[in-house]
Amino acid sequence: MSVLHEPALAWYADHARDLPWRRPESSAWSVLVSELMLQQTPVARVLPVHEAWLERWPEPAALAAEQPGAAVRAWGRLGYPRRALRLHAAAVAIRDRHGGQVPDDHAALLALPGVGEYTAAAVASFAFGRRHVVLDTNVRRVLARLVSGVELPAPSVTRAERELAGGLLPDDPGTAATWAVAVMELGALVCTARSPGCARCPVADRCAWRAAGHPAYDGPPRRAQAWAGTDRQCRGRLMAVVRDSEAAVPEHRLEAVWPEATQRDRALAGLLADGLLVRLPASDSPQGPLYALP
DNA sequence: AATTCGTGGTA
DNA sequence: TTACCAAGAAT
Repeated sequence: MSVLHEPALAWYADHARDLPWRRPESSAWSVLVSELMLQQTPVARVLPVHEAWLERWPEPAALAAEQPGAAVRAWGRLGYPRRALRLHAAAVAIRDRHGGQVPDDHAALLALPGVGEYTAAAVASFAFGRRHVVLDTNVRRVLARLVSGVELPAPSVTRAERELAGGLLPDDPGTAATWAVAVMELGALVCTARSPGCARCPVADRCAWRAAGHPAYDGPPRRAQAWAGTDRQCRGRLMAVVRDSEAAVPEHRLEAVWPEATQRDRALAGLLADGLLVRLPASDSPQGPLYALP
């Protein structure tokens, strides 16, 4: 074990958070659900939703038996509600193609809706102890600092990063899986984006970025995520109205939360195209068409 | 390859 | 207050 692995693994053994999807008794389904929810969403907001989700749908087949809209409603305000649709579709695929069991190999996981390179590696590694390069935003930042000596990684994953991470991966699958989650945890708790806690870092004495005097980020500027007035804000408002209503919603209630018609119509069309909403026939309502979850 | 896609906490 | 950030995926 190297001068990096030993202190990092020891630190993880002492400081790892007790997260529901990390417990020995937690299922691969619990891990998969957590990974979908954690895509671009902080742990603190995922915790209560994940707990309720596993309580209601303890296995993939239970979710697969529901309408997609049930998943969207239970998703609540986690954001990016297409992930709820994808998780439901993944549950259907697991029921139909994998006998109701979450697949344990990377290729089969990658074929599931909503599962990309990172999530496939994470589930294979964390739920099944397989040896994979798990490259998320935390790992990328830790390796950028520790090894490459820069504050932040490039905007998108590079081949060099993947090779670097692969070169550091322990040979033993079980140790590799622990290493992966340990580096991720280190990035989440110590080597954070805003204020790195070098004083608490188990590998600070080996950190290239620290040795170089913490030089500031010197890469291409990342575009800020615009929000006010965007289609995403509009979509969020529209979805909130339907999600928070038990009954189907008449159009005037959507108009009330976004008066500008052109953008509202565009956002609504997008939500219908994405399958996040359905339009019910106007013949059933004197107020015109109604909108509901699928 | 660059864009799009929610939401809320924090410095 | 504004800007950044959070276990990415799909197109």
